[in-house]
Amino acid sequence: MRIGELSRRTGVSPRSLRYYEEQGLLASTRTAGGHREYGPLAVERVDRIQCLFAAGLCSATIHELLPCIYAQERGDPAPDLLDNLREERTRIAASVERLERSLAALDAVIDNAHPSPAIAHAGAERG
DNA sequence: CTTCTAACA
DNA sequence: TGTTAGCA
Repeated sequence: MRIGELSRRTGVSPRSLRYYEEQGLLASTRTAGGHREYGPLAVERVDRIQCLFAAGLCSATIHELLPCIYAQERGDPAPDLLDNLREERTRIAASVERLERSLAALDAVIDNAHPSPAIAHAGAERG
């Protein structure tokens, strides 16, 4: 598929997809006309990249990590990278705990709220 | 119309 | 990252 389709299927802008390639995160072949061509696996790969970016990892770390995730690209984490990943893990774990606190706060409000009109209506129709 | 590269009111 | 320019 070309960049437009990959963009639609991942929700990532073509601009960002080209940026990922520039950072060595996403590979592509070229058509005779010089347009980027991606295989079907590119979709999940981009999702993974997005996920890691969202977790706060920088492109450089992601660049080294991806080959280890997709073993086909050959790679076991270098000692240096491993230390880096442990630090990131600690940071992400702390971030998750904070998110869970927010989740709990929202759940408390949601669970105590009155039934919504839509649900009440459905209940009325049901009987 | 879509993509490409390079560069910035 | 968006966006724009000028091509292919």
